[in-house]
Amino acid sequence: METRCENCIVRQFNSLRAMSKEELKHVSDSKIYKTLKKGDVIFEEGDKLKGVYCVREGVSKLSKLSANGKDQIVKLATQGEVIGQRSVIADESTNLSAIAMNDMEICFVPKDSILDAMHKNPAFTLEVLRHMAHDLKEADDVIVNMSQKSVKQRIAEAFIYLKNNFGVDHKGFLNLTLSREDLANVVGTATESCIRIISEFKKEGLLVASGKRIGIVNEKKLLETAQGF
Amino acid sequence: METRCENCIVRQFNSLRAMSKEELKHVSDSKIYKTLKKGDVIFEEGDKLKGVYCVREGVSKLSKLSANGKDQIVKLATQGEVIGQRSVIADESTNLSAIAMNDMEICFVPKDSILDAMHKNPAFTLEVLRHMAHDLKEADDVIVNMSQKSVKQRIAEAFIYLKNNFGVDHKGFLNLTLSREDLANVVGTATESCIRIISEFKKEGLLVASGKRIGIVNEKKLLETAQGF
DNA sequence: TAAGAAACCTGACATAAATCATGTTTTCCA
DNA sequence: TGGAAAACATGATTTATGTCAGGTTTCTTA
Repeated sequence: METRCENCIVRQFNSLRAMSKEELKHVSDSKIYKTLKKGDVIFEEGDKLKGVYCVREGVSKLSKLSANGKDQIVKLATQGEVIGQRSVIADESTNLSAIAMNDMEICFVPKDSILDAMHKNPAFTLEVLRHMAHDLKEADDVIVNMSQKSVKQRIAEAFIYLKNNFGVDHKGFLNLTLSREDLANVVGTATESCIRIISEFKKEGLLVASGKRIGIVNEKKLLETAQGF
Repeated sequence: METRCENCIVRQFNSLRAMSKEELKHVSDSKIYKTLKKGDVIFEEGDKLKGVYCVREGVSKLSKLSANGKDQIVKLATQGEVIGQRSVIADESTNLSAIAMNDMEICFVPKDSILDAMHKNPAFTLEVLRHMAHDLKEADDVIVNMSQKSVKQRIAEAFIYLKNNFGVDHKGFLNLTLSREDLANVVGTATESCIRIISEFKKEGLLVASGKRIGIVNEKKLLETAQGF
């Protein structure tokens, strides 16, 4: 397995691609490759991060636990994404926990490597900035959706999001399989409500399920549902 | 009135402070000073921005209108803040509208001035990045609050936010006076629910009102309410 | 300063969604 | 491979919040 950043394909998808050969070499030398099992914790709410994590394989959820035990998933990070950036850049402790949704491969990159590159390479900083601007826009959209859309609309939207971002397999099932509970935590609702609405969607012929796997049957109608008919 | 960026005090509060004298001079020469009346539109959802706006005086709401006519306020931008950055940096059209909450003074800075500086001055880019990282954290927190806290908790929190960010006058009234409708749009609820809860808070001795002006009487208890007792 | 328009307020009612309770199916692993 | 645990499912009930409807007060401006 190739662990040199210079040759790592996932780099193409994140801001590291704006680094010079030299910088990349430095990052590669200082990074630590790790494998994780489903459920493993990458970092927890309140941690002071000593670096960022580049996702090579698998998916991690970024979430925040509330007093009453519910946790809200704010983002799903997948191959090519870098997590923990925000915290490292702002030099604050994280407000989110990162947990592996399935088996993962990640590279830990110490913050110095990142900050050094930022001080020296405007193109790299700018690239990170662009990514963050994009994330911020998405976050704003989520805020609006949370307050203006019904649970049913948000669940419909979540399935479309999953299809667009993680794709489907040869049989048409979503590549990323979330438990009903995780999905509920993404859209911010109770697990039972989530289950109920999925059942409804199955009855209406919008979705099919085979065990945990879910496939979108009628994307057009699902999209209409997400938008409120 | 002083309109040279080099001498503008609001600059101290935003990322422009990381600019060199030269860059600042260039920005100052290319900027356009504007005054706005309450209710004036700075830009609207979907607009392609040709630059950013630096707030010298007054407050602007950044909000998004939904199909059913409700609009969700995502951020209140005040003196020293720069709005429209996200859109300019990511080179996308805005997802938000910006409207003056009261009489305002703003400076429009063309995007080229900003982007030029970013390509040349890593310190400036980094400063912008830090601001954006902070905004992103706040946005994540809002998402979590929206899904995990009750309307009453969110309203209590909003008042504390208003006090911390805009301060109080000599009589203890909040400097920034929001209509009940605007406040409802900040916390994502119906205007009537917002009014009802404010009345409740008044009865419980947490708040006082004199006309539109609102003062926090018992901040400790208000904070406890925000956190769910 | 009078009148019309906003903004504010409150009650009654409707409803989406949470919660509770209980049962079934699937998954896991000893 | 059998038994426990986790995930899924669904009905009954409660609750928070939205909606509608009718007021009053406060602002605005002609």
